[in-house]
Amino acid sequence: MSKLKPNANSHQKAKDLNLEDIAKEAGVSRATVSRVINNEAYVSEETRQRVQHVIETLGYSPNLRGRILATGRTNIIGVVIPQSLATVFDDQFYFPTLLNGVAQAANQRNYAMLLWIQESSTDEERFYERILKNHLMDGVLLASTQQNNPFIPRLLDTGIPMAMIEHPEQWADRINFVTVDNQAAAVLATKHLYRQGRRKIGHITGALNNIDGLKRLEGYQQALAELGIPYHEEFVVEGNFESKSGYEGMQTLLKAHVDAVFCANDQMALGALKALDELGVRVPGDIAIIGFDDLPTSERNNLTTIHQPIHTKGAQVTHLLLDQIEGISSGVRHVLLPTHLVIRETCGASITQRF
Amino acid sequence: MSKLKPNANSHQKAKDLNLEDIAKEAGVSRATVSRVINNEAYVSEETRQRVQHVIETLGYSPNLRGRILATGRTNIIGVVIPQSLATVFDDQFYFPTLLNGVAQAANQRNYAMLLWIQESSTDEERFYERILKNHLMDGVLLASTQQNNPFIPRLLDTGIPMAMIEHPEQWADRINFVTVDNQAAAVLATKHLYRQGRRKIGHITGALNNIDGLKRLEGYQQALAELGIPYHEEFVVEGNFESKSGYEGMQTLLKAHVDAVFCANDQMALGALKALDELGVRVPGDIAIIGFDDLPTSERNNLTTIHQPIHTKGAQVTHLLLDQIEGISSGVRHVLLPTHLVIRETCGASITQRF
DNA sequence: TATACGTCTGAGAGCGTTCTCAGAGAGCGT
DNA sequence: ACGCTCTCTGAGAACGCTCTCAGACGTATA
Repeated sequence: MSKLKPNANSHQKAKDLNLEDIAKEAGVSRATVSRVINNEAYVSEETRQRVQHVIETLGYSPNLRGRILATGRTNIIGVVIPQSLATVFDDQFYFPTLLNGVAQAANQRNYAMLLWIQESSTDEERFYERILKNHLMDGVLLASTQQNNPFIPRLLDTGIPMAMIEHPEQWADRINFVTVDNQAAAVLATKHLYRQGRRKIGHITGALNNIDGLKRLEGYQQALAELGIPYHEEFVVEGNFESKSGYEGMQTLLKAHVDAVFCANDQMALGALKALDELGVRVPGDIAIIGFDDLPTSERNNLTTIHQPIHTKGAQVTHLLLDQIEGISSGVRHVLLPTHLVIRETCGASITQRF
Repeated sequence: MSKLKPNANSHQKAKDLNLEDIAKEAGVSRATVSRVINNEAYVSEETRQRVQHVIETLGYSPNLRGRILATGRTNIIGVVIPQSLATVFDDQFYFPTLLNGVAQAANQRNYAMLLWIQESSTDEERFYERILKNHLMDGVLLASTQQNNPFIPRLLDTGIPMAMIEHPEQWADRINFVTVDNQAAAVLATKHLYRQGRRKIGHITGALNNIDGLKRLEGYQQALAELGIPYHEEFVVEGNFESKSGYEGMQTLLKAHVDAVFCANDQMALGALKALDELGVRVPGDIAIIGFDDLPTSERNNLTTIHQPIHTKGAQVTHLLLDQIEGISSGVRHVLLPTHLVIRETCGASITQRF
């Protein structure tokens, strides 16, 4: 070796090797080393071997910062979690699972994930200024279920590739997204209660400024219509996805003498179950309950619910985004993931119906 | 304006402005613009104003990629969540809360957060190769409670600034960390049960290859010793932090006729409560239960528990790391955050004791 | 033999900043 | 008038990579 690794014994700031060092050592040019590293064609097998060998013995790996500047690509995607979601939701299951899905897909395709949790309103501005305008990220994943999120058009204006984890509402024709067929799932849930012989089916809605909440309500209404059951206003209580609103909503619905309740998510269903438990109402004897999400807790509570593939959702939306970034796909793509009913005990289905 | 913003009407790829553009427009050099942007001294007020004005009217903001290469700093910190934690834990509250804390502190100090969830074992290698060796991050936050995590010495070897969210065990003298005084908290919990008149106090441990689990067990033992109560082996069951192990552990402890149980976390305490509920054992009448963590669910279940400031933990450890990165602090720093007892109903404390 | 084409390689520009250095000019004391 | 210091500014190198271009060489084709 004609060149010593500088400061090889200094623990603190061993100057990193760069392309030039490898080039010199291997007796080739920087360009050739670059070609070897990026697995490009037009390098003779002999040269490739020699360069590879030098790279390995010296333990070189390319400096991402230089590459980023040269290529204009960072291989980083941003995941933005708006304030509303970060603080309001008490469902602590959704995001970790979603992020796991995103991480898996991103890792697989050699991207890293920049997580941006907007805790305060100034965070949004900071994100916009610092990160977005300056192209630190190749694309953005936005988790938003809030209606008319002003962040969306802003993001669109920058022209940065983006995809959403929920339905983007009025911007749907311009944005890739993955979501679950909320309405169909709600129809499924409601009809399942009907099939158990229930006729006075109530509904505790999710937050109605939220597309998921809205779609689930519409599904409930659609099911009733298709079943020929009249819609009773007093059978519907507006909740907000938090368990407390399920707890209180259930107390209201009891006065309307429902015999079944479809809750727009499991958190509220658990709240409802707690209310029923405290009042000594039997489940599913007196009232059948069905939720939405299939949280881990729901299994422990034997709650019948709609399962949605959250992990898959995260992975899929990431692939959508990366396809767009890498120019693999053209045009906007939408994915509607299927849900399925998980029958446990709170709906009153008999064992035979369960299998 | 002598120069038009190029492609100002093209939505797709409006070429970004750079320092040069601003410099030309303001009739100064690149260096001066850079000085203005970075708020350096030695720029005349008049020049500063003029440059600032051009920057604002043209809507320029500096390209981070260029800056990153020039400064060698990315203003990105990495948060690594090892596989063991991402998949094993069913406690879905801890991480989101922790991340919120990290995000808050990082945002505040103008850093972004790169989240690295190690789902598969190859992810660790990839992290090491791609991200770490290439200095894409200025520092790393490691969440690990696993004993003898081989990742730690590896990370130390790279010399990258790092901090840990749990106790780093044998590397404690070389690593910044923030944790909670698990042992003291466990003493507190155990003695609280004693003060309620309980004498046959059991313990369902956490995973014992985990420093938190270990420290809580030691705290339990210390309390017994200080209270002069002999240690009964059959009063201690090994759990793994998951609710199921609490559920099963409780069944075992019932056979040992304990009259109180300190569970090493709330998940297990909830599992224990479920077991007791199913068997018709009264809480706190027959058996008192105390947990650890203070999850949101715990409040709903009236579980007495130890509260630990998770959000603060995330924020503090981030400040520790950033201080190290920015050279504000010298030497290794450790922070032990205080916990406190949250008295609810499952411990049998009377109202007066609660306030 | 002349031409064409495919393979391989190196020189050097370019990405957008920061940072060092040198120099111009102003103000001041001697 | 001179030297000195202090403020302000610009030129240009540096960061570490990619990518284009041109040229050298070898082989196949006319």
